[in-house]
Amino acid sequence: MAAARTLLSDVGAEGVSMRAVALGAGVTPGATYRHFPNKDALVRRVVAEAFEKLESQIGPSLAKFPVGAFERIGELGRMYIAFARANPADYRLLFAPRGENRPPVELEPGFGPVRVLEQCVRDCIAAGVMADYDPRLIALLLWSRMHGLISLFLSFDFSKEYPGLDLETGLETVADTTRSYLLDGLRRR
Amino acid sequence: MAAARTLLSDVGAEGVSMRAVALGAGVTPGATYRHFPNKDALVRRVVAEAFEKLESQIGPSLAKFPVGAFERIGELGRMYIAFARANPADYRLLFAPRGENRPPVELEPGFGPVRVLEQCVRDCIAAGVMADYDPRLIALLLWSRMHGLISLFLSFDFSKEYPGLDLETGLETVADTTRSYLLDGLRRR
DNA sequence: AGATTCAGTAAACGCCGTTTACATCTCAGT
DNA sequence: ACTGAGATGTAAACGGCGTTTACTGAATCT
Repeated sequence: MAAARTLLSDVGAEGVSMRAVALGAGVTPGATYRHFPNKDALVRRVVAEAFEKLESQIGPSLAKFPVGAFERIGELGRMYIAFARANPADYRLLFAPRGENRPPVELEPGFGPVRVLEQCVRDCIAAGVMADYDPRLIALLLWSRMHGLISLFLSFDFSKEYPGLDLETGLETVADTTRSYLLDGLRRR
Repeated sequence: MAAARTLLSDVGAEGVSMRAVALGAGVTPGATYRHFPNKDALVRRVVAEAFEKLESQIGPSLAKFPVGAFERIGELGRMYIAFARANPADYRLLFAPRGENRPPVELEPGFGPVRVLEQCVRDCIAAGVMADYDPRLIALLLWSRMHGLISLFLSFDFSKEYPGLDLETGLETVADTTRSYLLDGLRRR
């Protein structure tokens, strides 16, 4: 798993072959199959571990803001983006659609970050600062915006189309601004 | 290309191998390389053709609504979803991130549907029905929400987590409801 | 008519995920 | 202390993949 982790981080998903992993682990390819039934299982576990690390960081980071504050949602989004930026290969693999080369990881839709997001939304509604729409759908709206933005920025180069959005900070800038548009509209009035 | 189109539609991206395409075209694998420099180029062209078909349908469909009407944005979203549902393999390949097995198709971020979306947003702002935020960012916000929603629904099975959201109509339902949340918030007041 | 280009074939190369047959090495139960 | 079973490893192969190479015949151009 350490060898796979290294390969995934350093050369991306394409570089993770059972042979390369075995070589990195100082072992022949066949030996790998004593520990994982197949490549998918190995990759799933490696990716799942990375996301578990993200989940473990969410609680402490959110504690900086009071329950029911909009800032919690913003903070969650920033953490999500930072993770995707730091571990693009993991992020892509988690959301690699079913039926593709590498099927999705164990984590199901209600996985950690999203469950927390939904709770933040419920708190905001309970605190009376957010319009009381269906919190599950609000969470899905916020999640899809974040995921969509990340996915688009991982897929395309926006620097030509949107000058000023450089690759370094473009994603964060767009995410912050559009988040304020979105959350402003969801404010209770 | 016809053979590749059939394979992509019928068995998905995994089923599209140069050997299978050649077989479908009644030719040996090597012959394919007289027409396409490599597999990526072939897949790109096939996927690009599908999206060009979508683009050609947008104009007529939008003509049903007056310029500057919110309904245009909704209609655009519905067409986008319908396309993704009808051609999931194409949709996934277009947004397959750079560096993955199949790099992104020629269409760049400002590709057809998004350019139209941005124009609709400008029209809404000009008509005075939408808050006058940066239209490019509003378009990006709307696009990322649609793309994120589609991507999530292509990746995960939401029927367990969100009972009532069956696979048949769940995506459309969520898209419609969250769109009303979002556009309501963007309304000028 | 002859040269050149085009489109095709057959076979190979190196990579991949995975399986098989076989060798060890460890260690609990008698 | 011996033994046999399970865990772990190796070497080699299988079939599939994208792609390249050398060669062949037909079509086209001058």
